[in-house]
Amino acid sequence: MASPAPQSPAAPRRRRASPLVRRADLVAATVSCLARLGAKGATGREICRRAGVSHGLLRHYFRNPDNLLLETYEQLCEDMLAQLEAAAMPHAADPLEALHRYFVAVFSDDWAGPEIIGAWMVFWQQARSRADFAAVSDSFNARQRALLQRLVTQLPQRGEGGLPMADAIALLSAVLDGLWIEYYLSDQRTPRGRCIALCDAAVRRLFAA
Amino acid sequence: MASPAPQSPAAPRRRRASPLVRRADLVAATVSCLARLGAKGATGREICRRAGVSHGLLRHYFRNPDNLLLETYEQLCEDMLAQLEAAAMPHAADPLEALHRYFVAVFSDDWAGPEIIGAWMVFWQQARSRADFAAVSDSFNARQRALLQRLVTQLPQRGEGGLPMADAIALLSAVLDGLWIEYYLSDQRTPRGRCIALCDAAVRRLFAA
DNA sequence: TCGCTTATTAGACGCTTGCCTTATAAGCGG
DNA sequence: CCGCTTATAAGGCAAGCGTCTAATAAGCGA
Repeated sequence: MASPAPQSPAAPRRRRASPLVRRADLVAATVSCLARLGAKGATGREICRRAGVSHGLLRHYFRNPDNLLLETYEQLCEDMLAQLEAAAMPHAADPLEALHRYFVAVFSDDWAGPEIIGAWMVFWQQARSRADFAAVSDSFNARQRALLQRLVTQLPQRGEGGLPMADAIALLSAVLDGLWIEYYLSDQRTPRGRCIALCDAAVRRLFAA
Repeated sequence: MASPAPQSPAAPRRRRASPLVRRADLVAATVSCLARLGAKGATGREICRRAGVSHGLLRHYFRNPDNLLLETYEQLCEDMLAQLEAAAMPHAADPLEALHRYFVAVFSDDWAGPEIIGAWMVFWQQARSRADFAAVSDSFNARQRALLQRLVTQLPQRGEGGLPMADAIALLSAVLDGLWIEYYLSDQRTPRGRCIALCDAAVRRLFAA
């Protein structure tokens, strides 16, 4: 009774948090909003609502909702790339195993889970019309492909009859993206295990000796 | 001077049109809006603005903007599927040629041009959260894959060493989708010609004798 | 030529959004 | 223990949206 009557159940969020934590909260809420509600529903106010803070706080940490979106995109790319590297690198001894780990990481719940995957679609959409988003997308794509290339070139050298190396890598990359979309559209139709198995099959087929 | 002073330059759109034409106008404007402005910018009012009609007209033809979106999706799928069939069917004599025509049609400006391609991304996004959009997406996907399968099974029978047929088709389909995304994200990085060439290469590689 | 159907416009209403400004209090340094 | 920084909340404002209603006129049939 002494406390100022917590009338609204979600209101007393008056505890301070370190700026880093709050920023992370808002970024996480943004991802969740994008995944569940799409571009239209991921409004600044809704994001703050989901993060459990007042809508004025967004402006205190980011210039505007668009900026928050961009920063979320950057961080998501950075995190995914780091995890992809971490998954694939410790297996330099067995290139096939390294590639397999890479595939597993790509379809991990951390990036392709139902709470995330929808956000990528929104970012890609932004990348077509906004230069800043396109820059992030380009950089991410280039680094991801470089990593893939590094893994692939460690495969046992194959004969001369196969595809040009550039074509094979482009095709493998396309397979990854395509299966990812497939998985995105319905994780029932093409479950994760099959996606990974198909990636492995593609490697064997595209880089056959 | 006699006419009622056409003060607003875009206002005197008072000419009647057949309902079918107007509906088509609105659908076309919707696609354009989605491609240029994304999900957020494709508001009912903006669509009508771009179609050159007053915003009240939307309600006269569609229950609400969402319904217009869904109908646009349906029609786009229908049109694309029809054109894919038309492109591939008259070449039953040469299966490879039929597949090539199919690829050309997939990357045609009609479906992957800058004025269209962005719309698909929005539809896919909707398909994740809305059942009606998902139904359209599923149906379209199934029919497209059935067509692809029909084309592929006409290839000269290959030996026993290759991939299971289901895997090969799934991979070819993934290659198509993946290259499509690549092309979407930047038609500079992977131009259309290269996409088509890579598809042809994938066919040779996946369905080798 | 007239009148009826209906395609089309114009406007009002309530709601939500993004932006900004002001007021509060949490928690650290002294 | 006090006071300053600043994280946080709250509210006001204009603009835009979706929905709905009422008014207008285009063009066909009689």
